[in-house]
Amino acid sequence: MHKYSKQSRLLLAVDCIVFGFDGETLKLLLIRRDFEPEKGNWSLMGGFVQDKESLDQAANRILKQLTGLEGVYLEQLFTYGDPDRDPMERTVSVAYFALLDINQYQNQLSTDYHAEWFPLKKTPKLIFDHQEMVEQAKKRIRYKAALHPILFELLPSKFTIPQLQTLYEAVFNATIDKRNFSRRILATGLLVKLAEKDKAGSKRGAFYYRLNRENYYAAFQAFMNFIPNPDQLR
Amino acid sequence: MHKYSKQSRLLLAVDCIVFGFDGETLKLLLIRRDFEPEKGNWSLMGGFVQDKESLDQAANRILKQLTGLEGVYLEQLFTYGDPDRDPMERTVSVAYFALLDINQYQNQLSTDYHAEWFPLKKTPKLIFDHQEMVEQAKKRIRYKAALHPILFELLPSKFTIPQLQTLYEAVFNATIDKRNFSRRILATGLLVKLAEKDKAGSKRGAFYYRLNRENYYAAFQAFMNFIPNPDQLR
DNA sequence: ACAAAAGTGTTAAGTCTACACCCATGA
DNA sequence: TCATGGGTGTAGACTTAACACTTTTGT
Repeated sequence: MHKYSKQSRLLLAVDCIVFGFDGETLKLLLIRRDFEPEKGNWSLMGGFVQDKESLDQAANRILKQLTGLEGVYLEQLFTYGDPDRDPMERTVSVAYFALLDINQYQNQLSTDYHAEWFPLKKTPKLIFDHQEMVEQAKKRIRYKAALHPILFELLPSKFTIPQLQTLYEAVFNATIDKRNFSRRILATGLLVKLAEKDKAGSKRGAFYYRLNRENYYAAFQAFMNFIPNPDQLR
Repeated sequence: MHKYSKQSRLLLAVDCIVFGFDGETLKLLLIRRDFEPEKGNWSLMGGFVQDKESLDQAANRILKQLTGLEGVYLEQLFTYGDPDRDPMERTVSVAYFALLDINQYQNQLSTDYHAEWFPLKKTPKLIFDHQEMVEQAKKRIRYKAALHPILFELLPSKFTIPQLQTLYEAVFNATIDKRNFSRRILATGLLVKLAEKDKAGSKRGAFYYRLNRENYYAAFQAFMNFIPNPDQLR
């Protein structure tokens, strides 16, 4: 089995940073760790990479095992390898982040699992270097969202422009002029207006839109420049 | 030693993708692998992560061991974990990329090591998934260079604006109008004009500039928008 | 004197920002 | 009828892109 005979082997983990949006607030999904060390403390969804699985497969499996979530947007973030990051035994961790619409997945999540959503601004203390992972994921998402339409992964398939704006404002922690926002977002050609209105947010109601999937995949690869003041992006 | 008793451990490698610029051409540093499998074939600078070193430390150590290079810009890129990527034994690899000025480091590199520079457009076939790593590194550098002044890492401490432009054109595989380029680059406030001229490139000679280090570190964190046609950046 | 690269300015088009009012509806 | 959030247009400032000629100097 060990062909590179003199090399030492180590544990490889995957940790998933799961972001969700419920139409109002950006949230982070956490679980209480169920083994030592740090048993019972708040943690990202983590687990060890198995013999014959790729990192992407491991991330998807771990997410499914711990939360029931399947088919969500998942992207590799960064690999953390400080020798002391896990005090029990050296473990290198490949971090992934996930983006999803909380409402769509609330059934999948529900009862069987003990994961909990926390508003991003009110997260508890996390184990090991998980807080650092979260910070880096936030930075990466901002970075990417400034250039790619990645934030649609956080929305339901039907959404309103005010919802979309709320999301952008939450991610960038900024306020955006709604006239400029809607003009720019419509100019991308990514949105298709539906006949139906969302009456939940206001009396008048706001038109629903859906993504134009064709334009979306093309736009995903391209750059965009959504955010007025790039300084906020780091 | 093995506290998480039931988990399997695996080999963790670091591979370094080293980019260099000689004033004219963007190049990639490669070595012939000196152990099986694929012994003798062209490879990135790779090695295994040791017991008590961080990933960054491993990347720096490996780069030094294989090329003598020290103190160069090095950044984590991505982690490759396909179970079959190394046919000998499962090995997950954390890829790093390095940027350096070829001329400055040519002594360090020179005789003792057998690394060779290849023009980026004429690289030989590489082992395993190293070609994929190179492609991803190129993409990442373009991405980052569109927003941050990262390309200065490839230049000597004194450089001319035509050299800088050649570099940007090489990285983005684009041609840029020199009047617009110099206006924009000077507008950043990152360059300090020197009295001396570089007479190598032309009879008239081009003024040398150096980086304004203070502004540089600030600008490094901020976004920029250098490249006229963002579509080329992917 | 000429070839080769450096250096420099202007204009027109396009984009961005700031800003304020009317609309539709449920209570 | 009024309070609430949804929806829309414009003008001025700024930024960008396109473009051509002069300078220097080694041969």
